[in-house]
Amino acid sequence: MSKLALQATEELRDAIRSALQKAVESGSLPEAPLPEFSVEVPADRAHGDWATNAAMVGAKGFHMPPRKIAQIIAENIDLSGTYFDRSEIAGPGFLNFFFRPKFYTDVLKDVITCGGSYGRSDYGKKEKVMVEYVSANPTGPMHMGNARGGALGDCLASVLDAAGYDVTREFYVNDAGNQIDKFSASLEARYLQIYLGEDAVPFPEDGYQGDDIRERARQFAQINGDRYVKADSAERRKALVDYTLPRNIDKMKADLEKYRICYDVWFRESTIHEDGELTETINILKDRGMTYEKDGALWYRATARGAEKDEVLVRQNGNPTYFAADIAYHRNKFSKRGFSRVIDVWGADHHGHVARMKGAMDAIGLDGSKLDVVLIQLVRLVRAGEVVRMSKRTGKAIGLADLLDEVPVDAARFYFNLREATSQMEFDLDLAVQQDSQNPVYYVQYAHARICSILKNLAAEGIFPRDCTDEELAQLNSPEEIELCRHIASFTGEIIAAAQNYDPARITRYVIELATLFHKFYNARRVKGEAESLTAARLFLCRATATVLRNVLSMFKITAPESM
RNA sequence: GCGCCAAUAGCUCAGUUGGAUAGAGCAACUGCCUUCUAAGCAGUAGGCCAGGGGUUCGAAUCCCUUUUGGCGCGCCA
Repeated sequence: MSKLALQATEELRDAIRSALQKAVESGSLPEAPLPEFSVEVPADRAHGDWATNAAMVGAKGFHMPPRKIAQIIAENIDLSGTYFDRSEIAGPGFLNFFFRPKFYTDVLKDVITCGGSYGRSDYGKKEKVMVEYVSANPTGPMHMGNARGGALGDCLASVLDAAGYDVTREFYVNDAGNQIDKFSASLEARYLQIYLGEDAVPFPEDGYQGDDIRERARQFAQINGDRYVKADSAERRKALVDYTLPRNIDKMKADLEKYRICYDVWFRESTIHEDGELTETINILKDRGMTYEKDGALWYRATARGAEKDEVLVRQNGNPTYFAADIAYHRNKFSKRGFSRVIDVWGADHHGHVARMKGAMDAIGLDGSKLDVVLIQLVRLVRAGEVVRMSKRTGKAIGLADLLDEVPVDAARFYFNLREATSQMEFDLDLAVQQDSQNPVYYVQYAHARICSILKNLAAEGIFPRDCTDEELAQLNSPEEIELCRHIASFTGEIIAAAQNYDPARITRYVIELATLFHKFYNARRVKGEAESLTAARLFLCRATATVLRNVLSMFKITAPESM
């Protein structure tokens, strides 16, 4: 496990704090509470490796000009034993710090030692976190929103895992409630139409129109014939649903597997209904005085928690609403299964549901702030510069399965993690299948293939990777080499930041930058044909780079080809 | 009408949680392969950070307001 860069930051923070303390004690600074300062990587390389604003934020409390305070901090700071060797005062009062070369050599050795676990940390302290994503209705095929949510949710789960959380991936199967009733009514109509004719059997007004429903009814008819035409409706619908639902779920599983998404848990909504948890949950709300009856329905007092209107829990016809089941489901996640944090990935059209659900968690005595919802904005598919809405083949909206027929999984997973969830994104179908430099996933994979190629060519000459001394690694002092090392060093911190922000897109951008820095190095310096010790040192750097590339790609379940 | 999210280069987007001269990629133009993969690299050009006010040492970032887009406000899920 490597945290050298994080460790270096902490050392620096401590050193600055001690310097301030010391300056106050010695009377160089007046008696005042120590300021809350930050330590960060400056945008401009000339401003050092790390910088602090301590002097500027301290100006008010100490009643002193920032540059004067910076001067005093610089005089009092003790950098011995840290990875920094000098500081500089700059601009309005920034204090800039510079790494010792040893920092870079330690980072590279650390990467090689850790290998596949480089980047992982124990930041999350094994906290039990659930990520629930996709959770598409089993009544029909998955759409583009599911595709984006799938890639994002899955990679978010991986990021949290790498940051040291105990992660469970879950799919919530809506196999109960109203939409299943609609589903069965639609199947029933299609089935009867086969035998009685389309005109004789009206299709339910709010039924599911899709061809997949017709197809399932046809399959069912092939197996069962007209046996259910004369059966009573309830029996017929049950048989149809019992036949169709498992097949639809299997189809979703297969499509998602193709997309390299495997869940730890497929949680069925019906279990909440059957094992009494739904009733239990509603009773909790009743006991807490959060419900009332009106017009024959049971209502939840959402207004008591600041909402604009109350919500129905149990309909006039006795059926519980989706909302009621969802409260019970989330109660199950927290209370029954002990997750201390739950992340739901939803489409942005569900945003109205967020505050309601959090409020409901509070209302049943849990903590709504432990439920985080990542809202996925819409995806616009674009082909040849035009927005694409429908599939040419089916005439229906393009679904996940259609997308994967056209776009390689590597590209799809990478692409959907290029932009953060909160921004609407454009998915360029031409670009995603394009196998050249414009396609970022190829750009990254190409960097990996290049390194493999270097290793192969050197091996053909009898030169193999070996360990290097600090002196040898210290030869990696060109700007291209140092920039590459610096970026490699920041990997662990990037994963933690991505976990904190629920933003796997950060890692995608990180790895593109890593590829860029490697390509720059590759064009400016040579590995083969240098003095033996320099070749060995650069080879060491190449291996470290390849390790990080592989760690990112395998984390996102994208292939890292050895040749292209 | 009320609420949520957004607006940054011609296009697609970053901007490290308030820091130093706002950055990439694409598109345009100019260079670099007899040496490890040119699916690469170097360079030129491109900006009233939607408009206006405020907060402070300092704002693309926080607050208010206007404009423009997307979405939501069911006994649907």
